[in-house]
Amino acid sequence: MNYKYIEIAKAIKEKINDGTYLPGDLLPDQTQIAKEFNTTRSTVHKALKDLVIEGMIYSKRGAGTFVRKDYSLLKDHHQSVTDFDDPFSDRLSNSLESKILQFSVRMPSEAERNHLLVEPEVSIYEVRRVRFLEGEIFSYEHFLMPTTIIKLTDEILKKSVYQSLREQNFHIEGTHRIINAKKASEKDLKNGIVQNATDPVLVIRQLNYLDDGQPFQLLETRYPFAKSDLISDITV
Amino acid sequence: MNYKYIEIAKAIKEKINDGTYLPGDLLPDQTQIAKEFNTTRSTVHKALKDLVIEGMIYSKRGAGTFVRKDYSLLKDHHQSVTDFDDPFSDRLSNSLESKILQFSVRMPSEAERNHLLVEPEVSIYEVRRVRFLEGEIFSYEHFLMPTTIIKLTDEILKKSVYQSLREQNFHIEGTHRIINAKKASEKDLKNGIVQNATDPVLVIRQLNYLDDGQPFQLLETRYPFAKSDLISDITV
DNA sequence: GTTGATTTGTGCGTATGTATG
DNA sequence: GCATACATACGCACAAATCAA
Repeated sequence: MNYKYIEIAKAIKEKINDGTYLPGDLLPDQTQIAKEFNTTRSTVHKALKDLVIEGMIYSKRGAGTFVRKDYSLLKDHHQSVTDFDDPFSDRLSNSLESKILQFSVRMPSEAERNHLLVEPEVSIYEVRRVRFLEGEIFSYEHFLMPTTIIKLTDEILKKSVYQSLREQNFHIEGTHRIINAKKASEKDLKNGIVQNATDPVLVIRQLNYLDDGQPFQLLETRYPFAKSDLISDITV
Repeated sequence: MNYKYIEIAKAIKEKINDGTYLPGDLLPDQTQIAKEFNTTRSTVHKALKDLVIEGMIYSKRGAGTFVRKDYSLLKDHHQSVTDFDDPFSDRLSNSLESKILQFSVRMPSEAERNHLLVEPEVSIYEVRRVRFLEGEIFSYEHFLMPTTIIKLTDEILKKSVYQSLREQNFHIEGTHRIINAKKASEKDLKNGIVQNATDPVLVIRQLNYLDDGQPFQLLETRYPFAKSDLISDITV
C-alpha cells in the first residue's frame, strides 16, 4: 500500500509547503531527486507529473521543473473549496443539520431514467430537505437517487448521504454542475431561503457519479444569495 | 511531434465515439491493445491513463478497462461548456462584439498586486466593456491586467484578449472562479444587463493564469439571470 | 473458502527524442 | 554546435485486485 512515487510526491509537497522551495523556484533536476530518494528517474518523473496535475509545479523540457508562481494563492482558495462547497467533505458534518420535508419512493420519468441511467423497473428515492449550518439556514435540497445503490433512512438523511456511501465502500468520483442565478420562488420564501421576494438565489443542478461512471444522484440545491460562494477551478 | 501514446489514445477515443465500444463495455486488455498497435504494455498503459483522466474510461485492477456509463451524457454537456462559458474558445468570436466603456492604465492597489503577483512599480490596464452575442446583450466585464504581458489596443478589446495572447505564444492554463447570485445594481440596470431592478444577476469573479502560474487577468463578469448557464465539472 | 488465471498498477534500467539556453 | 534536462518508448519483473473454477 506504500508507493514510492507517492512518498516522493509527498516529500516534495512538504518542501514546497514549508517554504524550502518558494514560488518560482527551480527544483533539483530529476536525476538529482532520484539519487536523493534512492530510486530511478522514471519514478521521480511519475511523482512530479502528479504534482503538475495538481497545479503545484510545472516542467519545461530542457529547462527544469519549477514551483508555480501562484501556488500559495491556489492553496488559500483550495481551502475554501473544501470548507464550503465540496459535498464530499466531512469537515462540516458536526454543525450541519437537516430538516426533512419529503422522503418518498416512486418510479422515475423517462428523462430522470436517462439522467440516472437506471433500468425501467427501478424505483427512485425523492427527497427534499432544508439544511442548517450552525443553526442558520444554509440551503434547500431536492434530489433523486436510485433505490438500488443504498438504502436511505431518516437517520442517514439527517446526517450525510455521502458519508453513508463511503462507509458502504462506494467510491465517489465527481460531479457535473449547471449553475444559475434565479429569482426567488414562493417556495424559497416559504422555506426561509430568502427573506424577501426580490432576493436572488443561487441554483445548482448537479449530477453526482461513482467511480464506475454510474450516476447516483440528481440534485438541485438552492442557496441564499448572500451566503453562497461557489468556487471552482478549471484547467484547460 | 508524433507520439505513439497519443495516437493510441486517439484511436481508442475514436472507437468509443463511433460506437465500436459502447458505454459499460469492457475494452481489450492492455496486452491485446499493445499487440494491435505494435507496441508495449507500458505505452498502452499511458494512453489509457490519459483517457481515464478525461473521464472517458475507468480501469479496475484484476478486472479490466471499461467505457464509462455516463460518457455520452458528459459529452453532451461538454459541448455547452465550450459553446457558452469557456472564455478560451474561439467558436463564438464571429458573432461576439464589445462596447468599450473604459480603457485606462493605472497603478494597482496592494490587494490587486497580490492577486496579479506583479512588482510594485508595474502598472495595470483597467477595462470595462459590455459584450453582445448576435446583437443581444450577453455580459458586462470589468477586468485588470498587468501592462507587462501584452500591449492592449482598442482593436484587441473589440475582439478577444485571449486570442491575442495565444497569437503571441502565451499559453493559457486555467482559471479560478468564485460564483455568486446577486441583486442587480444600478449599474446593471444602466448597462442593460437587467430590465428590472428586481432581476438577479450571476456574478463570476475569476483569476486567469498562464502555464507558468503567472496570473494575467483579474476579471469580474456579470450575466443576465435568464441567459446564463454556467457549467462545471469537478473530479475528486 | 482457497487456488489459480487474468488483468491492471508500480518500479527499474536503458535508450532515444526534443526543447532550452 | 554543445551541454543540459525533461519526455517518450521499450522490456521486464513483481505486486495487488478481481473473478471464476
